[in-house]
Amino acid sequence: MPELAEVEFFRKQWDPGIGHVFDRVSVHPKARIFRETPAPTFKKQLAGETLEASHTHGKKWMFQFSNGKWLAGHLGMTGKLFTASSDYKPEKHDHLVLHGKATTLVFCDPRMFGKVTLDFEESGGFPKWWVDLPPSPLDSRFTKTLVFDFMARHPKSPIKTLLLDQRVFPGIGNWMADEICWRLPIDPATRTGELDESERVAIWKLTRQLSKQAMGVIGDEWKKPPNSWLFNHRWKDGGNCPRKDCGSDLTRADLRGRTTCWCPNCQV
DNA sequence: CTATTTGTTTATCC
DNA sequence: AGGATAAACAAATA
Repeated sequence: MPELAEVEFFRKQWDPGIGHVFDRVSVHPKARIFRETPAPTFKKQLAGETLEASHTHGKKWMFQFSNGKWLAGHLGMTGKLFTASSDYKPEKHDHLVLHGKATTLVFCDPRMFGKVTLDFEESGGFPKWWVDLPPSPLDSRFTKTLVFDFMARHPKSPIKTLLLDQRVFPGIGNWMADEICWRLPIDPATRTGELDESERVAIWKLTRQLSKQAMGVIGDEWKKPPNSWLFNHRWKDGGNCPRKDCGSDLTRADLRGRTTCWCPNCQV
């Protein structure tokens, strides 16, 4: 689920913990989210530290702790961050839990496609890999040239598949990629090399526009997006194209392994 | 019981 | 070498 705006929403769920010390950390030692770093390392390193600040970039989040410790992560398909009361008892899928005097911070992820990592920076600055992440669509460095060059390198990929590539479209996920194709409108299976200049410009602009809009709608309070977006119609069977004067039945099918929803009438 | 899932990484084939 | 594609990962939900 979580794409750039949802990740921003979840980041803010830990805001009540900023400025607080977390003296105890509990983990599920076998949970896949810890990947290459042993779970006890998170326990040992984070216990006693203060949460100082938080950040997001695309689908990644980063929590800055005292003594140059950085907790980064990804929510995968089903990851969630939330705050609970200080007497909260971790449940089955709560893999990483920080216990403070006033509050408990929880990372929960039933499917465990998410991950967490730990970085140490003596200097106090961001870890280098974080600084080197590709520019977000919300950043002015997300230029037309960047997008055009990437498209030129992948002329045979369907445009929707390209939009999911985090190396150039960080934060764009399945619903956003479908939304962009629908707004253009273009068939999501269109090979990128078949797009003309104006369509490629539109992809770039719509990526920026939708990223900004999603942040506004979902990033703060997770409001329901307007019915004029494809978003509200794409999940249920029998959804109809919300475009004015269309209303055709939407189609859902697999495209390179991802469920894709589009309007067969508008998107040709 | 079966089919489905808003993501990423790895393997394999070209 | 590097791009395109499918499979693997795990568990809840319908």
